[in-house]
Amino acid sequence: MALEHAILVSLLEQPGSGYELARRFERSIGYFWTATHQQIYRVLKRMESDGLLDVRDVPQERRPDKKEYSVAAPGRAALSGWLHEPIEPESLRHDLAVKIRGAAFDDPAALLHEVERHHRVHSDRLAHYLAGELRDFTGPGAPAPLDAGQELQHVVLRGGIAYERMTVVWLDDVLATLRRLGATGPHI
Amino acid sequence: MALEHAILVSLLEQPGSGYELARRFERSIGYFWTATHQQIYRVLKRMESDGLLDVRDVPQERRPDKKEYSVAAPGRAALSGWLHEPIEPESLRHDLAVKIRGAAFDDPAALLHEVERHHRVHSDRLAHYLAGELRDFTGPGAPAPLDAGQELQHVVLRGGIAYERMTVVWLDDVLATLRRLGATGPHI
DNA sequence: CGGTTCATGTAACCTGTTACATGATTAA
DNA sequence: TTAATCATGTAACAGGTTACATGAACCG
Repeated sequence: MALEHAILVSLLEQPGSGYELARRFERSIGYFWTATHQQIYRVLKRMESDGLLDVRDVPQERRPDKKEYSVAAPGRAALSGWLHEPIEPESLRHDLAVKIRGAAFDDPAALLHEVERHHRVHSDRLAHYLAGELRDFTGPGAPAPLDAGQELQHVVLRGGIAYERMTVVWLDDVLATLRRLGATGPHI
Repeated sequence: MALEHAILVSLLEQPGSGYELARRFERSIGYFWTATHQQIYRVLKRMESDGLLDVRDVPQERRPDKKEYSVAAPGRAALSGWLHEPIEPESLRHDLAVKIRGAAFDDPAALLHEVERHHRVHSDRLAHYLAGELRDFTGPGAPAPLDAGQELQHVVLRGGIAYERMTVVWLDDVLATLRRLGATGPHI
C-alpha cells in the first residue's frame, strides 16, 4: 500500500488538498509513483477516517473551497513503522519489452515508429528532470547548503535522471537492432 | 492487459502448461513482466474460452497430467493488433524512492541496511543476467548468427542489464548520501 | 461562446496479491 | 519421514483504471 505512504511523505513535505496532491503526482513525487485523482480522493477519505490525517476546510474566494489535509500523529507513526520494515526490491513491468520480443512474430520494422515515440518521451523527461535539478539543486538560485530533506529529494531526482538517461541509450540500441533486422532479412 | 500479451509471446516462443509459464515468469520473460501462478491460471482459462488459445491434455507418467496451451489463430491476430497499437511509455513505481524521501522525517541512517540489501539484490540480478547473456548470446556455446527472435531477446536482455547496472550505481550514490547525512547532522 | 483551471466526487470494472487447498512423486 | 517439485485450482480482498458527473471562474 505504497500510495498511502507516498501521500504521507508528500503531505509532510507540504500539506494540501486532494487536487494539489493529484498535481504533485504528475510531477515531483510522480516521477517515481503515479496516481490519479480518483485514487487519491478515495485513499484520502480512508486515511482520514482511519485517523492518519487531519482535514481543515479552507474557504476560498473566486475558487471552490478546498479541504486541506495534513498528517496527524498516527499518520507519522504509520510512516515511521513502514520505513523500518523491509520491502521487496521492485521488478520491472515493461510493456515495451513484451512488444519487442513479440515483434519476432510480426514485422520488427513496424515497431520503429513506436520505439521512436518512446525515445522522444524519455528524452523529454530527461530534459525536464535536468531543468528541475538546475532550478532546485545545482543552479545559482538554489539554496546552499541543502538541508537533509533537500539532499534526499536530490538523490531521488538523480535516480530519475539516471533512469531516463539509461532508457534513452537503450532505446538507441533497440532502434539500431530493429533497423538491422529490417534491412537484412525476412521474419517468421 | 499486458499479461495476456506476455503469455501470447511466451507461448509463441514455446507452447507449455500454466505451471511452465509460471516458471518462465520467474526468469526470462519475468525479467520485465511478473505474474504469479494464480493470475496465470485465471487468465489462461479466460483466453482459452475466448478462443485465443488451444489446449491439449498431455498425460504423463509419474507426474500429474498437464494441459499444454498453444496460440490459436485469433490469439496471433490479437497479438499482432496490439503490436500495431501505441502504448503509453511507462512510469516508474518505486517504493524505495518513496522511502528515501520519507527518511527526511525519520532517521536517514536507519535506511542504510535496507538500501544495502537492495544493492545486493540488484548486484545479484546483474550477475545473473550477465551469465545468461554469456550462455545464450555472446559465449562460445551460443548460436551464431542469431535469428531475429534471438536478436530481439538479446536486446531486451541488454535492457535488463543496463537497468540493473544503472540501479547499482544509483544505490551507491544513495548510500553515500545517507552516510553523509548521518555523519553531519541531526534530522527533522 | 468555448476551452482550461480549480475542486470534488461516484460507480463499474479489471488486475494483482494473499491465503487456502489437493495430491502424487522423488530425493535426502 | 520430511521437504521439494510437479501440477492444478478457488476465494477474498486490495489496488488501479476508466467513465461519468457537477459547477464556478477565468481567458481569448
